[in-house]
Amino acid sequence: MQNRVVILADFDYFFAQCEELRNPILKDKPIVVGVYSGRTEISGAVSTSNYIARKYGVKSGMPIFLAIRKLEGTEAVFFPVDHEYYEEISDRIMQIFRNYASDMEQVSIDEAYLDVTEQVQGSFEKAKNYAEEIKTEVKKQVSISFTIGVGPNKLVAKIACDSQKPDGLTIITPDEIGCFLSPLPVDRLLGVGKKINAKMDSMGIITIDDLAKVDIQKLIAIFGQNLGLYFYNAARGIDNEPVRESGEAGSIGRMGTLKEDTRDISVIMAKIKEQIEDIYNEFITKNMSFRLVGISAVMTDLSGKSRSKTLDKPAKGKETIYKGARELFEKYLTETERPIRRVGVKIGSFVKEEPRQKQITSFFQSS
DNA sequence: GTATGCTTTCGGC
DNA sequence: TTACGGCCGAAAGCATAC
Repeated sequence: MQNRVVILADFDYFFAQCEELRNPILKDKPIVVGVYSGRTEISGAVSTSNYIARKYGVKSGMPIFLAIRKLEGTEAVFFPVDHEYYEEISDRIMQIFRNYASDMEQVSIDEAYLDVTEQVQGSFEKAKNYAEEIKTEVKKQVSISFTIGVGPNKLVAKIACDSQKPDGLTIITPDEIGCFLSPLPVDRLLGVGKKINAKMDSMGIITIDDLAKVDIQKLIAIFGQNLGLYFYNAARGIDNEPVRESGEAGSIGRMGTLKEDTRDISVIMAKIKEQIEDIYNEFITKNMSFRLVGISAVMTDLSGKSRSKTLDKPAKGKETIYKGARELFEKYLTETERPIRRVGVKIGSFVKEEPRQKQITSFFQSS
């Protein structure tokens, strides 16, 4: 079997690049795109910024007031996120990608895997030109730049992509995997979070090379069959996950900031009700049922909590969401005395089956 | 013990 | 002087099943 050739394309500073596209005259100024909560004129957080703004220390997730402070004295421009517009641009690019790949897997609004094995006949030499061709075509049609990582699988393509941004193109051939991965810290691997990183650290495993030196039996003994085997392979750049269009989202949720901090259940539920309307409108198009209702709350000090419950049987009604959310909030309020700043609600664990009409008992009765 | 499912938290974008 | 989003899936922590 020949090599696979997998591309990961990641759009550069996407939201801010979209704003540049809409308003090219701003291209040489710092641009910040943020989510405004509506509490005060400038209350909110930075979603992303262009590289000029980043030079001044602006980072994703930082409070907007801090970004303003860092950009004082510049001609910085601030925008609220316009998700609809970014999605429209993203969709156009994704459509182009589909023409260039046998299989395409959209990971997020600004990221996609492409399996181009057939198109380049398994050749990484050809993949370089091919990747450049895709970049050129997207630039021509949509005027958006992005970074590409190429590897024999998704795992390697992803890490390759991360290694050089923006407008980068990094190709890792099967021969190069060892040298490429060896010196990198283990937490660059999907599946190595803070806890597992700490555990590995205590075992003297710092780099991917360190991980590759641990024998498979030991990995399985420590991390279990699944995870142990996964780490054994990942450290060697082995990953057989196919590139495939991922299905529908696993959950639908909405979150929002309250006008003022509160512990008043009726104020909270008023907000939740609006969010449920929104969730429900999206959910209704799926013709599915949900088995999970969840809430989340962010306290005055910005610490977050969430609660959820799995329903006895799948449901599809708005009322079920409302009742479930109310129950969870009432219970939650008895567990904390702090005021709440933001609230959210979500549904998930979607199932295709209709909610069952018959009880088990009636099945027995009828037979 | 390991696998699995449910729940909460984490973290990337 | 103050001022901090909203999504999602992955990771992690349990409880229970096997």
